[in-house]
Parts: sequence; C-alpha cells; structure tokens
Amino acid sequence: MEAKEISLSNSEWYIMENLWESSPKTATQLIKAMETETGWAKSTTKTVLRRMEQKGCIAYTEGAKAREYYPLINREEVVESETSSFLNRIYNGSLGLLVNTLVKKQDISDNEMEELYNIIKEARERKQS
Amino acid sequence: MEAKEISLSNSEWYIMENLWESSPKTATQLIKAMETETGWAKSTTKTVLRRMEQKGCIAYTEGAKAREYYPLINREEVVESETSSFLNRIYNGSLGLLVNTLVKKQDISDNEMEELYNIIKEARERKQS
DNA sequence: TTTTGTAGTCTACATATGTAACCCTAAGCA
DNA sequence: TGCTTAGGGTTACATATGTAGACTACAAAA
Repeated sequence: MEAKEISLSNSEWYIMENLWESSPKTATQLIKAMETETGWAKSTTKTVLRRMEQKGCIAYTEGAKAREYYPLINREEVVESETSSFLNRIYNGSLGLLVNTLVKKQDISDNEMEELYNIIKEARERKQS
Repeated sequence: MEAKEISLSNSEWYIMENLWESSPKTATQLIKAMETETGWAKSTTKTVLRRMEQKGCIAYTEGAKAREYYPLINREEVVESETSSFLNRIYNGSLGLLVNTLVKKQDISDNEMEELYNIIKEARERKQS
C-alpha cells in the first residue's frame, strides 16, 4: 500500500486549506482569498491553480459563470502522508522521539501537556481494556 | 528570536546525517557512502557538497591529502526548526493535534504508546512539582 | 457604446533541487 | 612508465516552485 506520495508545496497548502474549508470555489474567490492571506497577484493564484490541476490535487466543473474548483484529495490523506514522511526523515519514524525532543526543549505549555496526557492516557486505557 | 530558518533538502539530509554521525570526512569518503546509500554518482555528491558549502551548512579544512568536511550546524537546531515549521504548517502548531491524529489512526504500537505515556507522565509530574 | 470587472490563456523568469558528465592534475601501482 | 585512482573544478540539464505580467473575451454597469 501507500502507492502514491501526496505532497504539497507551501503555496499549494494555502489553496488547499482554503478549498478544504469550503468548496467549491471559483478562481476569483480564491484569488481574493490569496490576495489577503498571502498578497499574491491574481496571476500567481491562477498559475498555482493550474499546476495543482495538472498534479491532480484539484479539479473543477464548469459553473454557470465560472469554474468551480474542488479538492480531489482529502486533508487526512495528505496530513497522514506528510506526517509519516516527516517522522521518518527526522525522527526515524518515532513519535516518541519527537515528543521527547519537544519535552526536553520545554517547548510544551502546561495546557498542551495536560491535553497530551489526557489523549495518551485515554488511548492507552482503551487499548488495554 | 528564531531569525534563521534552517532547512535541508532530501539530498542534503543524506550528507548531513553522515557528517553528524562522524566528522570530519573527506569528499571521497562521502562519495563512497552516498554511492552505497543512494546510488549517487561521484559528481552528484560533489555538487551537493558544494551547494551545502555555499548555503553555509558545512565547511572544510585543508587536510594533508584532501579536504575534511564537517557540519556547521548541529542536528538539534535543524530538527527543531523543521519540527516547528512542520507542526505549524500541518497541525497549526499543535503537537496535541498531531498525536491525536496518529492515535485515532491507530498508528501507534503498544510499545510506542507506553513509551509516550511515560514520557508525558514524567514530564508532567516534573512540571507540577 | 464605452468603461470596467470577471474569466481565462500563455509566457516569463529566478531560484532550488536532483542528478550527472567532462576535464585536469598528482600520486600510486603494475 | 603508462594505467588507475583520488582529489578537485566547471558545466549542464530537467523538473519544481515562487511569483507575476501580457493579452483576449465577455458581460454588466454607466
């Protein structure tokens, strides 16, 4: 399994997050959004859209006035794929290593610590039952 | 803080991991290593080395017979920087979200779960004391 | 009908990245 | 003493990515 490696560039993430949040959207809507979010010129958004289309991560249907873009991949897939490639590359695949590193660096706030603790505690209990 | 964004491409990681493991190393040693690890041709390794030198992540001293390459940045720094940019990009900066996602996907083995539990439990207790 | 906003196409250009061939010199070995 | 190898330099070339201008067509507003 795990045949296709889904991977998005920074620019592509901007667009995708936007479409995942709500779709379909027309080019103009996206252009507006990107302009405020990132300051891109109209043509920049257009270009990125075209490339993403080619890469197969989005598609469109011909709407009444304009094309309606929608995502072809879902967030979870991409997140998963990026996460596992990240963990492998940097932490030898080990989530423990990651968490350990952040813990050591005291990069985790009290709140986050509690949250983490609860997540793990529950998951663990669920497993053991 | 956090002025400089350290970021390594895939190819660069190969070299760096090698140098972090033990350095200095000569070009020839690295070429050999890369050849077995990745199948790169000699000139490929040379090119990547040159680029990394320019980017300032490695440097060399003139050895008796050949240059001795060594890293200019340490693993921790890079790992930190990559981790935070990853978490921000994908999980909105939240480690909890990451862990939660993996937990939900049952992507965490029993061993890893125990490990995580212990890491968090201890860190948490340390904090509260 | 003239201006303007919307939709869409094509082209451009710099930097990054992956990958590698070609070329020269000095030193070691057969 | 000619071939092989190590060490080093230069150039190349495709794809990816960030970023954007130029130009065309059409419909709605003025």
